[in-house]
Amino acid sequence: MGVAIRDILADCKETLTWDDLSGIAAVDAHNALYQFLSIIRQPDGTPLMNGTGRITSHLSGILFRTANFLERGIKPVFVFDGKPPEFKQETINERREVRARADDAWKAALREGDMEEAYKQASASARIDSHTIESSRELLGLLGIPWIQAPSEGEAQAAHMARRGMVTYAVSQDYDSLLFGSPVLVRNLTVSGRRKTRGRTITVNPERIVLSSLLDRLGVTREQLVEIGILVGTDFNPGVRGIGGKTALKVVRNGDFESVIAEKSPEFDPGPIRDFFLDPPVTDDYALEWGAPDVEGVAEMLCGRYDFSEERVRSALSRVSVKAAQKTLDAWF
DNA sequence: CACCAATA
DNA sequence: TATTGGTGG
Repeated sequence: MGVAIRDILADCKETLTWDDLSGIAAVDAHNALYQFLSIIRQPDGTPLMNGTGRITSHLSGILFRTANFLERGIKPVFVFDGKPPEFKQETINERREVRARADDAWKAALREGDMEEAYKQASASARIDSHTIESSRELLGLLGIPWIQAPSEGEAQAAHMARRGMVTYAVSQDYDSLLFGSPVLVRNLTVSGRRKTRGRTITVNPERIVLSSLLDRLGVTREQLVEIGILVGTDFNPGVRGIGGKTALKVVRNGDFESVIAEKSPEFDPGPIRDFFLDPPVTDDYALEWGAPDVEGVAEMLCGRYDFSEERVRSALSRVSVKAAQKTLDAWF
């Protein structure tokens, strides 16, 4: 769910600085890892790898972004996906095919010597595998950052924790956590604030979307927001042909959701998807504890096994440790 | 994406 | 101090 929802949310977002964001952030791990794997690459598309060919792009991303979060008073908890609902299977299969095609296109672009195309296709070929997940969890553990295993969708679990006040906001580039009921979503929480798009660099500021103001602004309930999502398409359904954000908003406001589905997509039963967004599987069986980083453990992992530069790793960790120490002192005095 | 050294 | 371009693994 992306472009279609984005234009109706255009004036529901507030731009802010990192200072406005101190608190506990429930990070959609899948979303963050995917971004790291897609983007942290060489100009020809090759990801960062250690000497044995293990991909390390995600580890670089986690290390440096986490250091920045902590330095700026943001305590992250990473939320990993569990078992997807059955009705996500079609989307999962489609994405696998898209990645496979991109992988071929990447190799083709390399043969042609078109580096820009190679990078683009390589990004689209990125995939999260068991090594990505396991190494990410290991690094987070060594950094003293908690992570949670969601029973189903990570965004649903993050939203649940935000609703219960266990975290301050959810962090993701996707809007799904709003449909899952997260009171606050923060996007573009990147350090550099710059993104290269088609050769140009543009500035991107962190943006916050507050669910209650969004619903007020649009004049809909959360149930109706879910209906809008289903009309324009989600991870769980392709959406109704020819209906974008604005039309969906109109349809839902008029109470015509059911009739439009019945007319335009009679085979489709939106019930299970709506129920899933409104009441997804979540858990309260988790602990949120932030500890001091295991500096030697991180060095052994990243420098010993993944060929990171000792200097860069220690400098990142020193920023974390110093700040963490200062915080405990500040709290004490 | 984020770091870092070079640059102005 | 702020921006850039090359590089990280």
